Amino acid sequence: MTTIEQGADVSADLTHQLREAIQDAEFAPHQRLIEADLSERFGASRASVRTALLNLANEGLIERLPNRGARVRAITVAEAVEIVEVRMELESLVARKTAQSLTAEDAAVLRELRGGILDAMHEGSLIQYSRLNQQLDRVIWDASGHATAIGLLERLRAQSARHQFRLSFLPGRATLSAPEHVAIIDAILARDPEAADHATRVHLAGIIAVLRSQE
Amino acid sequence: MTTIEQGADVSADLTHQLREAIQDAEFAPHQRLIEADLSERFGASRASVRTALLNLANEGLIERLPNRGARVRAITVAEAVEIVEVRMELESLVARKTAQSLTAEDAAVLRELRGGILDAMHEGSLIQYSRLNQQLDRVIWDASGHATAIGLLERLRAQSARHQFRLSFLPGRATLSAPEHVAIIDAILARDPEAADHATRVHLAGIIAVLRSQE
DNA sequence: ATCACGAATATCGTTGACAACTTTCAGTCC
DNA sequence: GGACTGAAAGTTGTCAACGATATTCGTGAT
Repeated sequence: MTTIEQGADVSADLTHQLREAIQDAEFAPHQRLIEADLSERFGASRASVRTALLNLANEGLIERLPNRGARVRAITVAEAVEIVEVRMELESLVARKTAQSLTAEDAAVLRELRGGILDAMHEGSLIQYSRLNQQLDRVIWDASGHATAIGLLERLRAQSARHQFRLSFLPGRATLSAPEHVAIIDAILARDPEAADHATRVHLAGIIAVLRSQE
Repeated sequence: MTTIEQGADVSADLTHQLREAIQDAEFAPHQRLIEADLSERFGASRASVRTALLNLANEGLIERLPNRGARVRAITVAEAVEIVEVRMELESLVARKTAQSLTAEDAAVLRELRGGILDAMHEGSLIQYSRLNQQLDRVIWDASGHATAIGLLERLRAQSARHQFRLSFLPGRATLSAPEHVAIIDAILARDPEAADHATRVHLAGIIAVLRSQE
């Protein structure tokens, strides 16, 4: 009665904590994740850790070798490129959908983000810019109403979060990609599905090019 | 040393059995899957059943409500359409990739499948036709070498297996879709990525149309 | 008759212990 | 010294029992 602890749901919580820990690079790629250790560190039972690891394995953030435990999955540049290639297909799909069925509210949100992105670019505030980009993706995704595509995109984003994050802070990257984002927004605001598709592909093609040049 | 029993791996096995049972409609959509029952039926511990259910939930075959158990996920027509929409993007991607990097061996396999599909169509052997189509997809996917897209496609196929299966047996469906499959094969054999992309989209657009007409 | 309440049941979530598997390392033989 | 053997340690996989949560059903009051 004192604290209502609405569905503490230990394992779901643990999944979240572990995911963040991996994405924040607290665990290095290829590092082994030993159930007993995690159990102690997070104060949960080994069974809860186990289900959390199962979840993360299915999200593609870790690898689980039978009888040999789990380790953080290392994403190579080639894999990162593959992920963006798939994102290009899926994001262009949701961009089309959103352009087709844009509501007035979503349009208003997009116009606001448009201004914010331009401001952040001019001010050179990379953190703010990165944050707004994520918000933009989220708005476009949700507005599409395409649950299937959204689910897969979320999974892909989780997998390549670190790569994605690093890219934002490459010198000159923001001033290059901001116009691309604005182009996507404008195409959607114009309710032009083909233009939205094209602008999205152009933007992600740019990301692929940068990824390839990285290594 | 008598029997080497290479890694019996109860839970992995159970995952497989349960997946097949769901896809074969032994469990109806929305049917509750009670851990204790499954445990008895398959002669495994409840913990093993539990991890199997976790796996299937992450594959999207079942839903798990906190503290309320698991049930077979019912895929609505709208969801089935969404799945095919995503497949259209991903399969056209792998078709392009395969057309670009086709090996002589894969080309031979494709030519053989081409003949088999035409034969099955003429003989009206729907089961054989359905089987060959699955083989065809598998060959095109694997030849693409695009692990990321393949992984997502496998997940989607598992989810919509039943819908997909039913479609094959609609009257006249085979004679309509066989030429579409042949067109895909020919485009890939011609090493023409854009044609392969187009043929794939045409084929899946046909499936979407049939799905929509279903209900 | 209907609704609210609470006990009883059904089922899931968690725990600790045990079994099986893998890896490591010391000892032995060549 | 190097390769093989086998024991020991480390780790995961499985199990049965316990505790927590949701659902059902009966009872009584309005």
